[in-house]
Amino acid sequence: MARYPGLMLRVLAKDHPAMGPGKAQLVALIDSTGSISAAAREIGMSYRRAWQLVDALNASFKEPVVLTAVGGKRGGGAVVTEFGRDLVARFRAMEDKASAAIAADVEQFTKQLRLPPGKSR
Amino acid sequence: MARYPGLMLRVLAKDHPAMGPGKAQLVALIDSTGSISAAAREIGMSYRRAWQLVDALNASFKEPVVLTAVGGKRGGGAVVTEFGRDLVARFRAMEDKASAAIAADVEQFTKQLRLPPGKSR
DNA sequence: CTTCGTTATATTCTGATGAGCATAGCGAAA
DNA sequence: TTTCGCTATGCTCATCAGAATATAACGAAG
Repeated sequence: MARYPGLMLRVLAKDHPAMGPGKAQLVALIDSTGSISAAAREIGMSYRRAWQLVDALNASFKEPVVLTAVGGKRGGGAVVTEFGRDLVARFRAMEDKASAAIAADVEQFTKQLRLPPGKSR
Repeated sequence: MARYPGLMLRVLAKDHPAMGPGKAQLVALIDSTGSISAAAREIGMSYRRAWQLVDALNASFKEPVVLTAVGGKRGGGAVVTEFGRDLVARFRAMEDKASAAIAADVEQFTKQLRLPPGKSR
């Protein structure tokens, strides 16, 4: 899930994570599958949890991130709004920038890590 | 605890956090107080937890981050190694760099957040 | 040799978090 | 009007993290 080795970035809203690697991946998958449940299935996440994340996203931002439709052709579906697509793109761009900005430091860190048996946290 | 508004950075070792804002703060306080328990008290953290974090830090890195002494004058104490001090300094520098690199994006994000009643996650 | 504050652990309790069902409702298409 | 797959949401249970508590050991200082 971490797209960058040795780095995790989160955008916070009043110290609670509003956007992170997990949500970004989920939204991207909803975008490509057109369904919350299909996206959840791909990640191995329960539909429940995926829906909760989507709900949190829509509640966190002024504009909707994912629009859903119930019933009808194929039972319904979900589409990512232009705003949502942009959100994910921008978040990933932020990951890129941050990663590039501290790449050298990260490498130095990882060199000093004891990987073998080392637990963490 | 988040030193940067709207941003949280973590350095991962095999997808487990090896260094983050919390540990950095703890080590810094151990450095200034000379004691794990005193540092824990200041943050309002249980000694147990603080000790666990220190233990994890020492286990994560090849070199020790905090050295401890038991008994003796004032009951013992803990000192941050030069390596540990450097580790914290470098982590904070990374926070600075990353924050600066994406400051504009973060601001745009926060503008689009619904703060009032909005829950998050 | 007693006191004192700290490190170092084990044990237990409890709250939060997510997983896992279960179920209802929906609407296009057959 | 029946079927189908998906959204939507409630409820329970297991699991885990952290808090709280308890104790042991230690060694300088008095």
